[in-house]
Amino acid sequence: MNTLEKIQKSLDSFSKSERKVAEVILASPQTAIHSSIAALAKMADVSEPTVNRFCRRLDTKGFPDFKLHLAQSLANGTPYVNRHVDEDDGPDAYTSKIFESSMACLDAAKSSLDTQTVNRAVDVLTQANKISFFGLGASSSVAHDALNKFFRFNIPVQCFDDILMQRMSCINSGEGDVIVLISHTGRTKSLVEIATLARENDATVISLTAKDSPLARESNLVLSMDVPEDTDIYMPMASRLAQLVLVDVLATGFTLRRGIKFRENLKKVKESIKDSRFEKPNF
Amino acid sequence: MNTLEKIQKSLDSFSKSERKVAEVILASPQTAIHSSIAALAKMADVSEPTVNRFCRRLDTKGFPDFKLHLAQSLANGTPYVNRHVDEDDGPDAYTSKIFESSMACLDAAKSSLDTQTVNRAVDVLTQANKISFFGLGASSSVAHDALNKFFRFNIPVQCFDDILMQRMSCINSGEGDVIVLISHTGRTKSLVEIATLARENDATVISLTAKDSPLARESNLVLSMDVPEDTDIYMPMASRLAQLVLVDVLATGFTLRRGIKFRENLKKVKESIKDSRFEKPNF
DNA sequence: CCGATATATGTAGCAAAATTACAGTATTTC
DNA sequence: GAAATACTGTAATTTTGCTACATATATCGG
Repeated sequence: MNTLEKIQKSLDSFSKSERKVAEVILASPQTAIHSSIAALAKMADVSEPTVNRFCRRLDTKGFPDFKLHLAQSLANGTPYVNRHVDEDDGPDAYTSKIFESSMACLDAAKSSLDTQTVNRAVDVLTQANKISFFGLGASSSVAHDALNKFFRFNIPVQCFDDILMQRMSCINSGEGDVIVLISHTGRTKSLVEIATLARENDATVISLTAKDSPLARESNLVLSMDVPEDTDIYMPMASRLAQLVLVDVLATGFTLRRGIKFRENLKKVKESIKDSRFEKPNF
Repeated sequence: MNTLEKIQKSLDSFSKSERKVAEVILASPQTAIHSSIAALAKMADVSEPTVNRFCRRLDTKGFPDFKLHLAQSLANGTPYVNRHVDEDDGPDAYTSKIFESSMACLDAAKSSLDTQTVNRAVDVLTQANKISFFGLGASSSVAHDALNKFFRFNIPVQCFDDILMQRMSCINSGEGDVIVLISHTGRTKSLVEIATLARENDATVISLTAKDSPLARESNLVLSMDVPEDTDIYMPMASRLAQLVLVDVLATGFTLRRGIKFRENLKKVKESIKDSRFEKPNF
């Protein structure tokens, strides 16, 4: 919790002298963080150890540590919290909230991601004969994005967002082929079936989905992320963002694994689409 | 400016030893603020005064003052700096870097976005007879995502990622129709042509693209975001993320504008796809 | 290429700040 | 009202950060 709020809240539990300290700090926190313990003690008209004890009472290691905590809580409000959009939010408010929630979600996703699995996934991908990305509904855009990224590596790669095509492609796959399934919930029936089918054909299945979901159980490798999501009214957006970043991580890992000579390829692809653009003016 | 970014930005202006300090701090700012000057000096393998000088160079009064500033910048806006992936980064390193860069970009995008224009865009969208989302290449996934979101509002909406279809659809559009064009650079020839064509047919053109680009000049409404991007080797990912969030913002604005009765619709759509999923087990 | 100047880095001693131990004072409780 | 407990302050100790100076490294003009 915010340190400043904490002080406010526990005003009652302080002793007489400690409250003096609290009041001085609350009156002017900015001054407080730029003062020494001696200066603060003088302002509150107490002794230095009292200030120190005050800090300890707030679960800090001492005065310097306390100042650090206070400084953090002074820095503009609480930043990346999952703030919900209200009925009566103006454009300014809901824009900020959505951007900030998105960032908060990415943060959560990042820390829940297992990098060991990422590494193994990259391993599998680099050794694949053919890579297929499958997604349905909202997840299909992630699959498309993945196609776009891996296409540039100049390896056989495909993407389907159609149940039938997925099924057909799956039947034709075999050992050495990697199928990447993308589903937020991991409960979309047809994708789970695809996973089973693929494994029966000895293809490797990597899924970007929820932990412990039916799809996860049918996969060889599961890349799961815990993303706080309010799916009630506003759309399941956060998980998609996280998945996109994850795809980027995989593509980056792929590039790194393949080494420098490979990066030349990317430049070539870039050059080749240059002609379809207006040249950037030289200011 | 954010202290952490400041360090990142002025990396070049530091001397050899000072850079060592900078790197140690960037690698783990949280550790840095909880260390003494001696500990930090040891970590960076430099002398204590060097650390002190480093602090002074960043316009702080000294080490404790520097820690305060750093602490604030960690709590405050962006704890995330745009860190580039290195050749020899392990899975752990590049995963963190990509996630953090993504967050930093979203933050930058957020602050460069003009909410007034957002509001007007929402206005236009709510009054549209038909909404079309066009994108090419990487941007097509954003268009698809937009389709997915706006489709649930139960209004005529379409999406094309093919030049011909875009052109054909464009010719059939007229007053009251809104065309949303998505292009990171705003220099893709065919999209610029589409914009011109659409306006000739009295359709309204909203573009999610770069400021002052050819596409921007041909549009009625421009939603531009400044996103720092290293397009050299790794893919133009950040802008897409930002665009996705922006689409989410638009969809949210749309929902809010339409009011509560409308939100019921979303729930209905959600229910209708329930059957295609495995039920979540009740733990 | 060399010496001279400027710049960068480290060492050692010093000043200050924070913490601890201890002692005195107020407060509570029986 | 006395003993116990909790609170607060003084003084000593330790830690921390800073300054002055010395050494090393780099830069530049001749």
